[in-house]
Amino acid sequence: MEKIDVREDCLEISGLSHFSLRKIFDCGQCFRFETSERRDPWGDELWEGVAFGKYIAFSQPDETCLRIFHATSEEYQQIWRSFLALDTDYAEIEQRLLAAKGKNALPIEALEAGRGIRILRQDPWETLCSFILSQNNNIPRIKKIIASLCRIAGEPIAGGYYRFPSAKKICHLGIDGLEPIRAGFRSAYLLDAAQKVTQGIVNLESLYQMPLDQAVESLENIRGVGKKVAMCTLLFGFQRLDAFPVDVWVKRVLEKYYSDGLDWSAFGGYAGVAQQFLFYYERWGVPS
DNA sequence: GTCCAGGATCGGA
DNA sequence: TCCGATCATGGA
Repeated sequence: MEKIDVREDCLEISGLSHFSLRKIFDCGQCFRFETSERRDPWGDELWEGVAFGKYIAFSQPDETCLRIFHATSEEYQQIWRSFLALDTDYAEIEQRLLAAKGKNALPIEALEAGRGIRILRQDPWETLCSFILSQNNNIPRIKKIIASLCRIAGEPIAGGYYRFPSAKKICHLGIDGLEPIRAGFRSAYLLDAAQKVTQGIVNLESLYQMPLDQAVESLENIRGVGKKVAMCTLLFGFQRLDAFPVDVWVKRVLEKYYSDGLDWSAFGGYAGVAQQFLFYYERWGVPS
Protein backbone atom coordinates (compact mmCIF):
# COMPACT_ATOMS: atom_id res chain seq x y z
CA MET A 1 0.00 0.00 0.00
CA GLU A 2 1.22 3.49 -0.67
CA LYS A 3 2.90 5.55 2.01
CA ILE A 4 2.75 9.36 2.15
CA ASP A 5 5.72 11.34 3.32
CA VAL A 6 5.21 15.09 3.76
CA ARG A 7 8.57 16.64 3.02
CA GLU A 8 9.70 20.23 3.06
CA ASP A 9 9.33 20.85 -0.66
CA CYS A 10 7.07 18.06 -1.86
CA LEU A 11 4.82 15.17 -1.00
CA GLU A 12 6.49 11.83 -1.55
CA ILE A 13 4.31 8.83 -2.23
CA SER A 14 6.12 5.52 -2.00
CA GLY A 15 5.21 1.85 -2.15
CA LEU A 16 3.56 2.08 -5.56
CA SER A 17 3.61 -0.83 -7.96
CA HIS A 18 4.59 -0.16 -11.59
CA PHE A 19 3.75 3.54 -11.76
CA SER A 20 4.91 5.48 -14.83
CA LEU A 21 4.31 9.22 -15.30
CA ARG A 22 5.69 9.00 -18.82
CA LYS A 23 3.21 6.34 -19.86
CA ILE A 24 0.35 8.05 -18.05
CA PHE A 25 0.88 11.38 -19.78
CA ASP A 26 2.06 9.90 -23.05
CA CYS A 27 -0.81 7.53 -23.71
CA GLY A 28 -3.23 10.01 -25.26
CA GLN A 29 -5.67 10.42 -22.38
CA CYS A 30 -4.54 13.86 -21.20
CA PHE A 31 -3.38 16.86 -23.22
CA ARG A 32 -2.28 19.35 -20.56
CA PHE A 33 0.95 17.96 -19.12
CA GLU A 34 4.45 18.33 -20.51
CA THR A 35 8.03 17.85 -19.45
CA SER A 36 10.43 20.75 -19.77
CA GLU A 37 14.14 21.37 -19.31
CA ARG A 38 13.33 21.98 -15.67
CA ARG A 39 14.12 19.21 -13.24
CA ASP A 40 13.06 18.52 -9.70
CA PRO A 41 15.55 19.15 -6.83
CA TRP A 42 16.91 15.60 -7.25
CA GLY A 43 17.46 15.98 -10.98
CA ASP A 44 14.51 13.88 -12.05
CA GLU A 45 12.25 14.69 -14.98
CA LEU A 46 9.40 17.05 -14.06
CA TRP A 47 5.88 16.82 -15.49
CA GLU A 48 4.03 20.13 -15.22
CA GLY A 49 0.47 21.05 -15.99
CA VAL A 50 -2.94 22.15 -14.81
CA ALA A 51 -5.79 20.01 -13.54
CA PHE A 52 -8.88 20.93 -11.55
CA GLY A 53 -7.88 24.57 -11.85
CA LYS A 54 -4.54 24.13 -10.12
CA TYR A 55 -0.95 24.18 -11.33
CA ILE A 56 0.76 20.94 -10.32
CA ALA A 57 4.07 19.17 -10.96
CA PHE A 58 5.07 15.54 -10.59
CA SER A 59 8.32 13.60 -10.76
CA GLN A 60 9.45 10.12 -9.88
CA PRO A 61 12.85 8.58 -9.05
CA ASP A 62 11.63 5.07 -9.82
CA GLU A 63 8.47 3.12 -10.56
CA THR A 64 7.52 2.75 -6.88
CA CYS A 65 7.83 6.38 -5.89
CA LEU A 66 6.09 9.62 -6.87
CA ARG A 67 6.79 13.20 -5.88
CA ILE A 68 4.13 15.90 -5.95
CA PHE A 69 5.10 19.57 -5.89
CA HIS A 70 3.00 22.65 -5.06
CA ALA A 71 0.31 20.67 -3.26
CA THR A 72 -0.73 20.29 0.37
CA SER A 73 -1.52 16.93 1.88
CA GLU A 74 -5.17 18.01 2.03
CA GLU A 75 -5.13 18.63 -1.72
CA TYR A 76 -3.50 15.26 -2.18
CA GLN A 77 -6.36 13.53 -0.40
CA GLN A 78 -9.04 15.61 -2.10
CA ILE A 79 -7.70 15.87 -5.65
CA TRP A 80 -4.41 14.29 -6.65
CA ARG A 81 -4.79 10.83 -5.18
CA SER A 82 -8.00 10.47 -7.12
CA PHE A 83 -6.67 12.24 -10.24
CA LEU A 84 -3.77 9.79 -10.46
CA ALA A 85 -6.01 6.83 -9.60
CA LEU A 86 -3.81 5.92 -6.64
CA ASP A 87 -6.96 4.71 -4.92
CA THR A 88 -7.24 1.97 -7.53
CA ASP A 89 -5.45 -1.36 -7.27
CA TYR A 90 -3.82 -1.92 -10.67
CA ALA A 91 -2.16 -5.18 -9.57
CA GLU A 92 -5.66 -6.50 -9.04
CA ILE A 93 -6.82 -5.13 -12.42
CA GLU A 94 -3.87 -6.80 -14.12
CA GLN A 95 -4.93 -10.12 -12.65
CA ARG A 96 -8.45 -9.58 -13.97
CA LEU A 97 -7.11 -8.82 -17.43
CA LEU A 98 -4.97 -11.95 -17.32
CA ALA A 99 -8.09 -13.94 -16.56
CA ALA A 100 -9.38 -13.37 -20.11
CA LYS A 101 -8.50 -16.54 -22.01
CA GLY A 102 -8.78 -18.00 -25.48
CA LYS A 103 -9.80 -15.67 -28.27
CA ASN A 104 -10.29 -12.87 -25.74
CA ALA A 105 -6.83 -13.13 -24.18
CA LEU A 106 -4.81 -9.94 -23.84
CA PRO A 107 -1.39 -10.34 -25.54
CA ILE A 108 1.25 -10.55 -22.85
CA GLU A 109 3.38 -8.03 -24.78
CA ALA A 110 0.56 -5.49 -24.58
CA LEU A 111 0.24 -6.05 -20.87
CA GLU A 112 3.94 -5.52 -20.34
CA ALA A 113 4.01 -2.50 -22.63
CA GLY A 114 1.13 -0.84 -20.81
CA ARG A 115 2.16 -1.71 -17.27
CA GLY A 116 2.52 1.54 -15.29
CA ILE A 117 -0.36 3.32 -16.99
CA ARG A 118 -3.12 4.68 -14.79
CA ILE A 119 -6.44 5.82 -16.18
CA LEU A 120 -6.62 9.38 -14.84
CA ARG A 121 -9.74 10.77 -13.21
CA GLN A 122 -9.87 14.11 -15.04
CA ASP A 123 -12.49 16.83 -14.90
CA PRO A 124 -15.56 15.62 -16.87
CA TRP A 125 -16.23 18.91 -18.68
CA GLU A 126 -12.61 19.38 -19.70
CA THR A 127 -12.40 15.77 -20.84
CA LEU A 128 -15.54 16.09 -22.94
CA CYS A 129 -14.19 19.21 -24.66
CA SER A 130 -10.75 17.69 -25.17
CA PHE A 131 -12.10 14.69 -27.01
CA ILE A 132 -14.52 16.74 -29.08
CA LEU A 133 -11.45 18.67 -30.21
CA SER A 134 -9.52 15.43 -30.76
CA GLN A 135 -11.59 14.15 -33.65
CA ASN A 136 -9.75 13.66 -36.92
CA ASN A 137 -6.80 15.44 -35.35
CA ASN A 138 -3.33 14.59 -34.05
CA ILE A 139 -2.07 14.76 -30.48
CA PRO A 140 0.40 17.67 -30.83
CA ARG A 141 -2.23 19.85 -32.46
CA ILE A 142 -4.91 18.83 -29.96
CA LYS A 143 -2.55 20.06 -27.23
CA LYS A 144 -2.01 23.34 -29.04
CA ILE A 145 -5.71 23.96 -29.53
CA ILE A 146 -6.52 23.24 -25.88
CA ALA A 147 -3.66 25.45 -24.68
CA SER A 148 -4.90 28.20 -26.93
CA LEU A 149 -8.48 27.81 -25.69
CA CYS A 150 -7.29 28.10 -22.08
CA ARG A 151 -5.17 31.14 -22.94
CA ILE A 152 -8.02 33.10 -24.49
CA ALA A 153 -10.81 31.99 -22.16
CA GLY A 154 -9.40 30.46 -18.98
CA GLU A 155 -8.47 32.34 -15.82
CA PRO A 156 -4.71 32.83 -15.47
CA ILE A 157 -2.95 31.11 -12.58
CA ALA A 158 0.72 31.09 -11.57
CA GLY A 159 3.59 30.70 -14.00
CA GLY A 160 1.83 31.44 -17.25
CA TYR A 161 -0.65 28.63 -16.80
CA TYR A 162 -4.40 28.92 -17.32
CA ARG A 163 -7.48 27.12 -16.06
CA PHE A 164 -9.74 25.32 -18.46
CA PRO A 165 -12.70 27.60 -19.30
CA SER A 166 -16.19 26.87 -18.02
CA ALA A 167 -19.05 25.99 -20.34
CA LYS A 168 -20.63 29.36 -19.67
CA LYS A 169 -17.45 31.16 -20.67
CA ILE A 170 -17.30 29.26 -23.95
CA CYS A 171 -20.94 30.16 -24.61
CA HIS A 172 -20.07 33.83 -24.17
CA LEU A 173 -17.22 33.54 -26.66
CA GLY A 174 -19.54 32.30 -29.36
CA ILE A 175 -18.40 30.88 -32.66
CA ASP A 176 -16.52 34.05 -33.63
CA GLY A 177 -14.77 34.23 -30.28
CA LEU A 178 -13.54 30.69 -30.79
CA GLU A 179 -11.92 31.45 -34.14
CA PRO A 180 -8.44 32.16 -32.66
CA ILE A 181 -8.07 28.58 -31.39
CA ARG A 182 -8.05 27.38 -35.02
CA ALA A 183 -10.08 24.27 -34.31
CA GLY A 184 -11.87 24.37 -37.64
CA PHE A 185 -15.21 22.57 -37.83
CA ARG A 186 -14.73 21.35 -34.23
CA SER A 187 -15.42 24.82 -32.81
CA ALA A 188 -19.13 24.52 -33.61
CA TYR A 189 -19.18 21.16 -31.82
CA LEU A 190 -17.44 22.67 -28.78
CA LEU A 191 -19.97 25.49 -28.68
CA ASP A 192 -22.88 23.06 -28.92
CA ALA A 193 -21.47 21.12 -25.97
CA ALA A 194 -21.10 24.33 -23.95
CA GLN A 195 -24.67 25.37 -24.72
CA LYS A 196 -26.22 22.00 -23.94
CA VAL A 197 -24.33 21.73 -20.67
CA THR A 198 -25.16 25.25 -19.45
CA GLN A 199 -28.80 24.83 -20.45
CA GLY A 200 -28.99 21.50 -18.65
CA ILE A 201 -29.94 19.61 -21.81
CA VAL A 202 -26.97 17.38 -21.04
CA ASN A 203 -26.37 16.82 -17.33
CA LEU A 204 -22.84 15.58 -16.78
CA GLU A 205 -23.37 14.78 -13.10
CA SER A 206 -26.20 12.40 -13.94
CA LEU A 207 -23.90 10.26 -16.10
CA TYR A 208 -22.15 8.78 -13.06
CA GLN A 209 -25.11 6.63 -12.15
CA MET A 210 -26.15 5.55 -15.64
CA PRO A 211 -25.44 2.25 -17.34
CA LEU A 212 -22.65 2.64 -19.90
CA ASP A 213 -24.80 2.47 -23.04
CA GLN A 214 -27.24 5.01 -21.62
CA ALA A 215 -24.44 7.42 -20.66
CA VAL A 216 -23.00 7.11 -24.17
CA GLU A 217 -26.41 7.81 -25.66
CA SER A 218 -26.81 10.89 -23.49
CA LEU A 219 -23.47 12.33 -24.58
CA GLU A 220 -24.30 11.61 -28.23
CA ASN A 221 -26.98 14.30 -28.01
CA ILE A 222 -24.13 16.77 -28.43
CA ARG A 223 -23.21 17.52 -32.03
CA GLY A 224 -19.80 16.12 -32.85
CA VAL A 225 -19.99 13.49 -30.13
CA GLY A 226 -20.19 9.95 -31.42
CA LYS A 227 -19.48 6.68 -29.71
CA LYS A 228 -15.71 7.06 -29.64
CA VAL A 229 -15.67 10.56 -28.12
CA ALA A 230 -18.37 9.55 -25.63
CA MET A 231 -16.38 6.49 -24.54
CA CYS A 232 -13.19 8.56 -24.09
CA THR A 233 -15.10 11.09 -21.99
CA LEU A 234 -16.52 8.37 -19.77
CA LEU A 235 -13.24 6.49 -19.42
CA PHE A 236 -10.93 9.44 -18.76
CA GLY A 237 -13.35 11.90 -17.17
CA PHE A 238 -15.68 9.67 -15.20
CA GLN A 239 -13.35 6.79 -14.31
CA ARG A 240 -15.68 4.43 -16.13
CA LEU A 241 -13.16 1.63 -16.53
CA ASP A 242 -15.74 -0.40 -18.44
CA ALA A 243 -15.83 2.19 -21.27
CA PHE A 244 -13.71 1.18 -24.27
CA PRO A 245 -13.12 3.74 -27.04
CA VAL A 246 -12.36 2.16 -30.40
CA ASP A 247 -10.26 4.39 -32.65
CA VAL A 248 -8.09 3.64 -35.70
CA TRP A 249 -5.27 2.26 -33.55
CA VAL A 250 -7.47 -0.08 -31.57
CA LYS A 251 -9.14 -1.21 -34.81
CA ARG A 252 -5.72 -2.20 -36.09
CA VAL A 253 -5.11 -4.22 -32.93
CA LEU A 254 -8.47 -5.92 -33.25
CA GLU A 255 -7.70 -6.98 -36.81
CA LYS A 256 -4.25 -8.20 -35.82
CA TYR A 257 -4.96 -10.12 -32.60
CA TYR A 258 -8.70 -10.66 -32.52
CA SER A 259 -9.63 -11.71 -36.04
CA ASP A 260 -12.26 -14.01 -34.49
CA GLY A 261 -13.83 -11.01 -32.78
CA LEU A 262 -13.38 -9.81 -29.21
CA ASP A 263 -15.85 -9.91 -26.36
CA TRP A 264 -14.98 -6.85 -24.28
CA SER A 265 -16.91 -8.22 -21.32
CA ALA A 266 -14.16 -10.83 -20.93
CA PHE A 267 -12.09 -8.19 -19.13
CA GLY A 268 -14.40 -8.16 -16.13
CA GLY A 269 -15.42 -4.51 -16.12
CA TYR A 270 -11.93 -3.31 -17.03
CA ALA A 271 -12.32 -3.22 -20.82
CA GLY A 272 -11.22 0.42 -20.78
CA VAL A 273 -7.90 -0.43 -19.14
CA ALA A 274 -7.38 -3.31 -21.58
CA GLN A 275 -8.17 -0.96 -24.45
CA GLN A 276 -5.64 1.56 -23.18
CA PHE A 277 -2.93 -1.08 -22.88
CA LEU A 278 -3.69 -2.21 -26.45
CA PHE A 279 -3.66 1.39 -27.70
CA TYR A 280 -0.33 2.09 -26.04
CA TYR A 281 1.19 -1.15 -27.33
CA GLU A 282 0.07 -0.56 -30.92
CA ARG A 283 0.90 3.14 -30.89
CA TRP A 284 4.32 3.08 -29.21
CA GLY A 285 5.32 -0.58 -29.20
CA VAL A 286 7.22 -2.35 -26.45
CA PRO A 287 9.34 -0.13 -24.18
CA SER A 288 13.08 -0.43 -24.76
C1' DG B 1 1.09 18.76 -53.97
C1' DT B 2 -0.40 14.64 -51.05
C1' DC B 3 -1.42 12.27 -46.94
C1' DC B 4 -2.82 11.87 -42.31
C1' DA B 5 -4.51 12.80 -37.56
C1' DG B 6 -7.43 8.97 -30.42
C1' DG B 7 -14.21 11.00 -35.92
C1' DA B 8 -18.77 12.55 -36.90
C1' DT B 9 -22.25 13.74 -40.08
C1' DC B 10 -24.71 13.56 -44.18
C1' DG B 11 -26.71 11.70 -48.39
C1' DG B 12 -27.41 7.95 -51.19
C1' DA B 13 -27.21 3.01 -52.28
C1' DT C 1 -27.18 -1.14 -42.36
C1' DC C 2 -23.24 0.36 -44.88
C1' DC C 3 -20.37 3.26 -47.86
C1' DG C 4 -18.00 7.45 -49.43
C1' DA C 5 -17.43 12.30 -49.45
C1' DT C 6 -16.81 16.09 -46.66
C1' DC C 7 -15.65 18.85 -42.83
C1' DA C 8 -10.76 22.80 -41.13
C1' DT C 9 -6.17 22.84 -39.98
C1' DG C 10 -1.28 22.12 -39.81
C1' DG C 11 2.67 19.12 -39.91
C1' DA C 12 5.35 15.50 -42.30
